[in-house]
Amino acid sequence: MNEKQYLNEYQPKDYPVVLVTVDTVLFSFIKDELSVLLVKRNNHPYKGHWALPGGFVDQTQDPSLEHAASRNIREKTGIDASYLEQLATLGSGKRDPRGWSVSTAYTALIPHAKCEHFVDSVDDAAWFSVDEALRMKLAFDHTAIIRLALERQHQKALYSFVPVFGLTQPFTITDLRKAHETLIGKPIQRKSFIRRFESSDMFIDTGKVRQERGRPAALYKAKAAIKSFRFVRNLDE
Amino acid sequence: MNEKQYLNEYQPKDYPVVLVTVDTVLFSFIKDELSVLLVKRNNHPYKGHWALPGGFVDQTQDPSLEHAASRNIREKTGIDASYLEQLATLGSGKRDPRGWSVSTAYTALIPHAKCEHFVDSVDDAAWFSVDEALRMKLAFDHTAIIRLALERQHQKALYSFVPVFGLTQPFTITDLRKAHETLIGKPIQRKSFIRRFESSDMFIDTGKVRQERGRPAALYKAKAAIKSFRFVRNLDE
DNA sequence: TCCTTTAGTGACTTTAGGACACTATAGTGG
DNA sequence: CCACTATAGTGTCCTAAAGTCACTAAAGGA
Repeated sequence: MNEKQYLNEYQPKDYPVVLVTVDTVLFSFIKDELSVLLVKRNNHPYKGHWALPGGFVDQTQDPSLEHAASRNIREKTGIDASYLEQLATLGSGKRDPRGWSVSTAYTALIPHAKCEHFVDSVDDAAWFSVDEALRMKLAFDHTAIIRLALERQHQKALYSFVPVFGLTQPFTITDLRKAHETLIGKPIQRKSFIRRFESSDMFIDTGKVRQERGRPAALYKAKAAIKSFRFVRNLDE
Repeated sequence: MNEKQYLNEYQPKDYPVVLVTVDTVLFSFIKDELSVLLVKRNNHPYKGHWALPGGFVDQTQDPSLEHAASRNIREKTGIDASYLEQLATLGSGKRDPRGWSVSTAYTALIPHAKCEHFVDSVDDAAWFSVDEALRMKLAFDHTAIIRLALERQHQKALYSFVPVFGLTQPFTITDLRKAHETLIGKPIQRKSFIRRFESSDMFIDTGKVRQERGRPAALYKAKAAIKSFRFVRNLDE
């Protein structure tokens, strides 16, 4: 049998089906607090429970897994996440009562201001503080997925500037430091952070300043390459 | 409709099927050279091409994705990989001519001596040097998956002792350093490496030595916790 | 005995974060 | 106008850990 014949006769439904979904852990800083976007399920299973935004891959719309993830983000927030990272894939016969299921989890950080209005208009989506979300009984294994995402974001905050994607540009060094501190869960030495900020060469001084209380702070923008920037040395934990 | 009714009437095959596979990038050090295990496909598509060991999730045998990966490793090498890490999941409508397909890639390091005989007996499996494998026209997107695995192993060699899983225990410090050097692709300062080796407290001196040419070298075993050990600072690149 | 080879150590340099006090620049209230 | 407070930003010393490289240690072989 040649390949053409094989493909013509190939019937995938001769084999047991695996359900394929994506789930996204979307973080945002709301009043210096780390928040995660959840969606209320209005279908079985776990009907009425809160869950991570996500769903089945749609072969008519999604050329790739990552597309499925960003489509889900867009549907719930109205924006495209400029930082979207694949976290892990969970697959087992037990995680979904409908059958053997595989879910690829993604995580992203988005600036709250950019999507605040849209999220308010989507009536089954809402932001929860991470502490609160972890105490809730979420659908499927979504609590474990959030923990994985937190761990990943914590690590990234120690050796990269990925947390910058949770800020609206331009931003001050303190804005960025506070974002890191929120993800790490402890304060960072200001001087150390500023040194890393400057030595990284990943930021552009806009020349403008912002002033609230006290001395005005310089406003910066991040360069595009910041997404892949890495320090060789981690901050203290 | 309640949940029970929903589940009874749920027909997954009402939706287009997604093919779910796992692929494993299995590395081993053969004469200080990094090698990767490949398997010759004897079915369409890519019949006759070399590919990564892997295949469809088998719902009758595999309780989880990771189980599917280790089962594939066991089938081709006869051993259980004590270090098996999930790499990434690739999913698109184009990577497999049979349809929309998702593959979760795993990577592992195994000691060559432990599986040499078994692999020789499996006539469609063979070790290739990484350079050679990357020059070959492999099935699906397996060349890209190997590159991902190499990148991951390279990073791990800079901040962990994961490469130890490619060695037969006990081993000398030089054995381990050479493993790291192979993954990083450049020499490491002996003194720096020894300092890290000792400060990590992840090794047990067996009291025995091994001697080839020159002064005998102390033999060590790795502690179980080594899998999750991390340095805060990377080696130079 | 000396040469070669590989293992292991000593000691100085370099890098970069930690700590913390100091100065700078804004608003505010007497 | 002058403290006082708040936040931004700097100067300086300390410390941890890697880089460098020469030295010593212990084996076999000519």
